[in-house]
Amino acid sequence: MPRAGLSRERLIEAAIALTEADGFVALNLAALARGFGVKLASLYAHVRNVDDLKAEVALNALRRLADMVDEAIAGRAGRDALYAYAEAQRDFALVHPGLFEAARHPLSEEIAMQSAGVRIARASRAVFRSYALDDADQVHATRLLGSFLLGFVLLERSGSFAHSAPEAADSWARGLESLHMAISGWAEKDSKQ
Amino acid sequence: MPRAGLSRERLIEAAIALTEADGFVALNLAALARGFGVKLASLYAHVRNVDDLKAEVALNALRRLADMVDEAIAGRAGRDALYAYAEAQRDFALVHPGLFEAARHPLSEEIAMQSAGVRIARASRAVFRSYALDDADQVHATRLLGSFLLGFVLLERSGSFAHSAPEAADSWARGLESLHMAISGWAEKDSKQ
DNA sequence: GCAAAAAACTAAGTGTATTAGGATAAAAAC
DNA sequence: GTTTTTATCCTAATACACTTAGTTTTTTGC
Repeated sequence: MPRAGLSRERLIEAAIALTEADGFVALNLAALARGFGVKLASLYAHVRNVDDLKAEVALNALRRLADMVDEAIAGRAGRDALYAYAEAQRDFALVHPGLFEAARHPLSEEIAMQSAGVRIARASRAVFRSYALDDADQVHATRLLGSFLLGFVLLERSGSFAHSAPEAADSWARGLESLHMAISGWAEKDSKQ
Repeated sequence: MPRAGLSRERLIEAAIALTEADGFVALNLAALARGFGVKLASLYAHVRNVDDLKAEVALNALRRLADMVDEAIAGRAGRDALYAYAEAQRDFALVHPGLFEAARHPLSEEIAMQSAGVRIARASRAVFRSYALDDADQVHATRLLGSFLLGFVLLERSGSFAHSAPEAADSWARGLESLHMAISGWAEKDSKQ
């Protein structure tokens, strides 16, 4: 029998495709092996275990999200940058729900520190530097916006917003504008030091 | 051999204990059966399947969270109520991390509609009624605060805030105060109609 | 062509979930 | 208090997913 031509890269690639198609929860080695027409145990020549593969998919998802965010905020500042940053993340979550789940997969300390996750955090800080916030307030603002983004997307995707009158999109716009106004207000105090 | 004395209620009770001890992800029928010194298959006389049990734990978690929230906001209004509502949820998540996970377990449409989840949402709307917001704005505010709460707690618990300078608690206070101020501002417009 | 390396396989063990059917302890009916 | 019935719990078997160990077989490099 000819060989399937597996490699770590091809496995990761297929894992990403599977995640996009069926969600991160559906990602498992058995399904992957079936896709390649190969026995399950054969995958272990290229991957340490399931979690190794999942971590790799998570890192890739973070990288793609970071790319979108970086591109979105490039050349923008203030309110414009905040909206671009936020919309990029929400778009990513809606277009690539599986990868969005993957991006939330818990990673080990060291791995997380070298992941594209820090690039996403850095982008947020850059946005708020353009609001003329001091260092501490950049962090506070990043956490405030990041919390809202994550929570909103999770609730929206879980259908929590589907059964009350105003559209989720309206609440999104309302929330973003409120955060923009609130955080704008921080700048005055910061510049007074 | 004497009987173990299983029942649906005792199983659910044990499942909750297991969830509190080891987290919602660690909840499974096999572990539960071991705890009762009983064979795995025996549980099926009392529970339809794993998901039946998980849903039951989720409903219980929602009920307990709703109880805490209701008690926290009782007799309060405005900023006071908002803080009580928010702190109740964050406290619950920090004290009962397993149950907090469980409360986020996806439920079917009809089940969710009759769960204590609606009580939590109703409590939030009550808080914002005391801000003198109209109906639509009560929903927007509920979504804004709910998103922030959920996102913040998830990020805090995943360690995302552990490696930047200001304490997570400071950001929490900052975020809450900002939301309070922002949403307070909505009231004027609403009363002008 | 042959030896070494790598790819894929077989085999075996572990853990969880689930169904079907049987044994029996406990409860209900008489 | 026996008998009948019910419900509890068990054994057995199946289905998947993950993992390790050891073996065959294809490539590749000399």
